Amino acid sequence: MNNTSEKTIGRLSLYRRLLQQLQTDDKTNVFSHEIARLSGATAAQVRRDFMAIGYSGSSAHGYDVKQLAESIAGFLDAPKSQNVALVGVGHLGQAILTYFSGRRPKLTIVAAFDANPTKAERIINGCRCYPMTDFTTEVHNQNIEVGIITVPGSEAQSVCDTMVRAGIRGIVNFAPATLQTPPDVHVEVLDMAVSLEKAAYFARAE
Amino acid sequence: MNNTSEKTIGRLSLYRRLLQQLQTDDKTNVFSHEIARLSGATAAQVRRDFMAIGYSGSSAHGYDVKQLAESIAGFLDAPKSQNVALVGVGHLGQAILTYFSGRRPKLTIVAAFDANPTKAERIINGCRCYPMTDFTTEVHNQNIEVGIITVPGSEAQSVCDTMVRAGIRGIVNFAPATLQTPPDVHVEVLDMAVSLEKAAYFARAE
DNA sequence: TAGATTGTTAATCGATTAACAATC
DNA sequence: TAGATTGTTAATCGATTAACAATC
Repeated sequence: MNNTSEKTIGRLSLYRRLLQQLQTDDKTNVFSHEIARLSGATAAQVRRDFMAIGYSGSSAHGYDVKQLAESIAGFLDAPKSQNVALVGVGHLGQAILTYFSGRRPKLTIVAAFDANPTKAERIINGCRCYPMTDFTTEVHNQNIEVGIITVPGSEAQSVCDTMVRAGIRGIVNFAPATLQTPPDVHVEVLDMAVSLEKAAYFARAE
Repeated sequence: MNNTSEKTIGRLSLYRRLLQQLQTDDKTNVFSHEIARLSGATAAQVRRDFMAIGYSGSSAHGYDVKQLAESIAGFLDAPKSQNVALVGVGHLGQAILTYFSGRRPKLTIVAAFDANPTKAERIINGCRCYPMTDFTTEVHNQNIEVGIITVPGSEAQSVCDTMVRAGIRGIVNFAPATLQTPPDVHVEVLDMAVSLEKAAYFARAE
């Protein structure tokens, strides 16, 4: 669609969260260095990221909080809302369903799936659970574009393959497994084991 | 301690996982391009990462799986085991306690904490829960070096400050908040909301 | 105006990639 | 030996940083 870098997309998502806080604080203007301090980015990165989405500030007042938030939303959000499916209704899957329940109106987990049919036919935080055999049908019926994988590592690649065959092009993977996907499928890796090991390493290394 | 890059540390953790799988498959030797394919890294990255930890292969048989696994473990793991504390015994916190239970003997979540005292005095998957008021005491008593934050975003910075004051230098943050820390504290960010937004963006952008 | 901030260009830095010699 | 792989060095690439002009 365009060539905005992956890092910029991630930071824009962070900036939007900060701006929501600033809006509730009735702050109308904000400077790049303020956003930098709150987000961990540098002021130059912040300004470059805003330039990337075509939003300009003024040298007198910095950036208009409300307009900037709308500009980021217009860039990050799809024109109409996007639907998400979660596969693997274990502890972690249920925690994620709870976490995202009603959090973002444009991005909704509309269905959860599990290989174990006894976990289906439940409703968790307003999200209906289906047996995995219904996956492809529901992805098409509910126009699902994004998948979240919270199954054990041994099943992750198989679930991933099913998602890709169903047409999903964006995947968030919590499973401890490296997924093999076609180049047009984007995988976000949230590997808790790797992160914990890194934190432990740097806890004594630094 | 040394200047090995953060990316290399993360990849080494992945490689180790792959090697465990190879060992259970009774594979004794492995080439860099095999590890590359399984891990998503390039063969050159794999070789450079192994050079960084001082392990050499042979041009005839590649790398010895067992020795390589031991070499990575010797590099990533602390001489003695490291203890971890988790703060925030909600759905996500409990899922993480379950996930890490007995998974890695050198890195154990030995205590969980929650601001709500009624959540304390329980034992979840062998991990005892304490009220948050006991945090600093238990960190010192149990020699805890790493912290996991699974509280709501509004409380994350306060929890982080308490961890830093208690001497923790490695933090894994699941909360939707950017933490301000001194430069000698390493924070691993696992931001589910940001990752989901990125996946959704690239699901339509690519 | 003076001073701070934004937008733009050039320089820097780090990691990746490519090229090639050494090895089995 | 021939061929594939490892280890080493140089080139490339992308993002960050620094420098500076433009703006309010």
